Amino acid sequence: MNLKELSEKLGISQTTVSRALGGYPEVSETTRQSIEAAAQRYGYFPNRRAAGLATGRSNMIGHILPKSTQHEMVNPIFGDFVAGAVETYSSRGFEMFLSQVSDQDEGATYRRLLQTAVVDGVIVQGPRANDPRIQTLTEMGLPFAVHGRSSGVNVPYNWVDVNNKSSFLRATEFLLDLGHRRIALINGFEDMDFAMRRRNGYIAGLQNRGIEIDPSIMKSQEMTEIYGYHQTRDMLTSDNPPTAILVSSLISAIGVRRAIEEAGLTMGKDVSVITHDDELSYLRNGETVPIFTATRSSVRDAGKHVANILIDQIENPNSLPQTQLLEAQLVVGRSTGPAPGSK
Amino acid sequence: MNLKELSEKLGISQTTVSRALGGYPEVSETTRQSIEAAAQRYGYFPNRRAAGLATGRSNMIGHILPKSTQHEMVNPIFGDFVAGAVETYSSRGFEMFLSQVSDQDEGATYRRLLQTAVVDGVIVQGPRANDPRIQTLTEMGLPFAVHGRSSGVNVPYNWVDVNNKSSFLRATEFLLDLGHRRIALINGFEDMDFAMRRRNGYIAGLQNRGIEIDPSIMKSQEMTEIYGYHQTRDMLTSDNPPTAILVSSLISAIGVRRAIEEAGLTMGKDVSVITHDDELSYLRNGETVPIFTATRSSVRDAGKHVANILIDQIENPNSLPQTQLLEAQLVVGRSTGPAPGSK
DNA sequence: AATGATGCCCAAAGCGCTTTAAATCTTACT
DNA sequence: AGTAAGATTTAAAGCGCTTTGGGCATCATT
Repeated sequence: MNLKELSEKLGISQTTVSRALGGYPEVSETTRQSIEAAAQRYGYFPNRRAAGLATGRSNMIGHILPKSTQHEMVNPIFGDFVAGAVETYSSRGFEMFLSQVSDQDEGATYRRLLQTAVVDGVIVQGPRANDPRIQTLTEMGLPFAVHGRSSGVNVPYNWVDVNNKSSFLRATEFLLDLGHRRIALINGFEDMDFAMRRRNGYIAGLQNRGIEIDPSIMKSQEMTEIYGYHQTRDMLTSDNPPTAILVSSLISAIGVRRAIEEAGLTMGKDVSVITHDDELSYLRNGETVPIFTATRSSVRDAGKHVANILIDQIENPNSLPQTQLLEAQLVVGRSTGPAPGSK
Repeated sequence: MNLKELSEKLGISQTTVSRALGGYPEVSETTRQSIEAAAQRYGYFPNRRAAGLATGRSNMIGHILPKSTQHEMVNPIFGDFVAGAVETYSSRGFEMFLSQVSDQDEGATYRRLLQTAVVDGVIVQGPRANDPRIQTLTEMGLPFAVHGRSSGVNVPYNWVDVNNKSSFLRATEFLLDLGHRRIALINGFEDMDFAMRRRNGYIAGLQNRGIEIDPSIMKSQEMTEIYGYHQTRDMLTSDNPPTAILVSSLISAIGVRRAIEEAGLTMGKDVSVITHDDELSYLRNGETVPIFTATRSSVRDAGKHVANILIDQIENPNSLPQTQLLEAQLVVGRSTGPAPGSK
């Protein structure tokens, strides 16, 4: 059933049927009702491709999955972030488009997405410092919003980010206050902007108290469970093991705990751990009392916010870019305690 | 730049340009080359909406995210499954469409997707026994492929599934051979087809050896870490604790391990554990030697296969449904050992 | 009674592409 | 030279929708 057939069946012009269904005012209430009833009865919905062709809008938001071997974007937070974004999309009449692309072609892909008119805007994930995508997209005029920020980019753009620096600064101070002096950092890849900021927070925390930075206990890699395990095991068997560890991801923190327990030590007593907690739906950090003391910020909420900001931009193309800095909570769990040997 | 402009610039008809770019044979090699060069130079790509309108194809595959409170489809395997599917899509010229929908509207959504001509086919995830979606989609004539199967449905349809029953049968037998007689099952929701099959495998394994089934050590719920932890903790403190546990998900197995260690016991010695391992990219089950003995089958590969089967169906609408039963490996790790007290 | 508003409705153009049917140009063969 | 067959190319018709620019009643205003 298409518009033409429906309008013939009703003996009403396509124009009027289209308007009635589109909610436009220049249709009398009686005809509108009969049209809506008929549409309902025949299960009619406008063909989105045709509508898009006519209006120039697709009501789709693109997400690009870089297909690189190095950084695995299909990480645990991907699912929750997408779930948040999709929730917003569906409530605002949009849908999500996902495409995979080799790393170096990302610019070309955006250009193609714009040229082929398949999305109204895109979400940029995993920004690095001076991320070239922001420049490219700005020049192209394809609406976009970034999950995270990109240090060094000074054109205005839409973004939503957690205050990574202040989170890790506070976490570091919390450990210092507990008497810890040797604090390790198990971070993500430091060309990722969020990881850089976390490191900066950590360093600032130590320096404020005049503690020397030791690169040998600052790790940086993709945040898997195994990675957390390895780094912790290695550090715990070194000459000068840390008494506390700051971890960038709950997944890695699980590996950290495994290494601590395997070494016959107790987390929260012999070694304190603070992790960043994205509040993943299937991997909660404990219940009422968190397993890990954590800097907590829901990645799902971030997804909702980014999506909203992008849709605002699409619906109102001349509006100024919006930004949103989410403050993480520092929640205390059972993985932290006074430094061993401190009075 | 659109087709009209490009063809005017070249002084060649739109027809020929379209054919040259589409790779049709009735274009001379010389004109084809000049057309391709020009398209390249101007960054021309055909507008997909317009092309879709003309051909009736969208080259998009739909995934539906049910938005229910009970079952969380954005589970850890979602990301990897999607990554696998998207890999196939991108190699075969398709893209992914994701939409969220409240549980009860799923039928209506499929109908809408078909009517609005937005996808060429859909992937069905998380099938239950007698899943009504299969019937609906078959009747509608919207191509689809299922990740998993649906017991009780006897129309033919496209599916890819792991042999859940035989995996859990083998795992059970493996534990029995090690002398375990009290084996618990921590399963997913048993209205999910895969969970039902796993339970059947487990039960068959026990019954083959004449061991009585004890419902009090057969658990069924959403497979989170916390769930694995709770169930294990409760069972270990009961009168008649199990000496071995079969777990349906690595995430829950992590919780199982936590409970075992918290009880002061050793996994692989006091309590044996076998988990199903979906080979999640960010949550590997150890390295050369697995942490957990596991029934292993890559969910990412499953995503690739399902996508391929669906695209085959779309490109060849009259072909018969394809099915694929993947056999899981039983890989031995450090979480299993002889039953305590067995000679 | 003539005029201007207002409310409803419609015909037709146009979005950018693919593809059918037909035209033109070559080449091959009598 | 004349013609059929084959190779290229083109004009034009859709695909199904939205939206512009009128048109025709109806109603209130001078």
